Amino acid sequence: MTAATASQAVPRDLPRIYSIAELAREFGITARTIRFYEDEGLIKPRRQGLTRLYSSHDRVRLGWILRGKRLGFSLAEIKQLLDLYQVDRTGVQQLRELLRRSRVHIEDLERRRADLDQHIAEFKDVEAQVSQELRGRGADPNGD
Amino acid sequence: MTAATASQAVPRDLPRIYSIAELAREFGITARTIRFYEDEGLIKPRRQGLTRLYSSHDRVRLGWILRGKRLGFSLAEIKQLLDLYQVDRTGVQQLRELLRRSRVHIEDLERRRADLDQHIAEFKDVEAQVSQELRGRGADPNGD
DNA sequence: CTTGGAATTGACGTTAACGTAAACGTCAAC
DNA sequence: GTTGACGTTTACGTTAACGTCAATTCCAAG
Repeated sequence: MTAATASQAVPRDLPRIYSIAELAREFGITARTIRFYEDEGLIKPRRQGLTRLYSSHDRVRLGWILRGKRLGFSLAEIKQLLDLYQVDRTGVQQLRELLRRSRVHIEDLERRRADLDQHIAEFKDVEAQVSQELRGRGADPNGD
Repeated sequence: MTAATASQAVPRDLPRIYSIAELAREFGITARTIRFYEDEGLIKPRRQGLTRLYSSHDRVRLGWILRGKRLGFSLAEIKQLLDLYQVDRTGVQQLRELLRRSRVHIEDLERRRADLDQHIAEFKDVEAQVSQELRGRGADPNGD
């Protein structure tokens, strides 16, 4: 391990600049979607004239947004969560509030996780039963 | 444990009949929503004249639908999943197909779970950092 | 008998999250 | 100089998932 990477726990990707089409391709969405997220205040890329220029930070942020979407959060909720950690952390009162909200959100996420685990368990159950049934009929569950 | 419950691994609730308003209250939704789900073919309650009568089975099914929604599935997806296990399981080919789809779905769910775990980890990280910061300032993170 | 509470069926309204199309600017390539 | 790839804004269209409201029925209570 080099000295450069030794001080860097998470491997950052080189700080590039991305076009809107580039990000759209990478994340499998359209440019329209990215502009829409900007309208909604979720990302604020630099501009060079009218053209949008996205930093690595913007890219990470976009990835975060999309993961939130995959988890079923609305854009409004995602915006709140993003804003949450953007606020000033100078005062003790603000830190307490941030802590409180974080905990609330974690509880929500863990409820979701319980739902998800239950869902997975049920489907695995079905898988097991069907496999069993197939074996009972002398068929290989993994065969074609 | 009594003989009655001993043979019953999962405690079934007594087979009652529910009104639409009753179910709506219980699940925190409106009757309109339940009727809408029926229009979409997600539930098919009995009828007594025009009035809908819901069985315990219908109730479980409704709960399942709502859990699916909490997980971010669309009604169309939920319908597919419900229909999936409704199909006939007599033929080996059908069993194989069911098994295949189950596995595909389980993979999807486990991807979601990975997303969710990552999300949770990040927020716990924030919680830890903020707690640390508060302690550094001589404030109790759990105090008021 | 009528009054009130719960149910029903339309039918139209609404919000979120984009899609789609029109009209235009910019720049490098041919 | 025009063609084509990429970018822009403005604006209207669309789908999902209900909300809302009107008009009606059914039934038990007073």
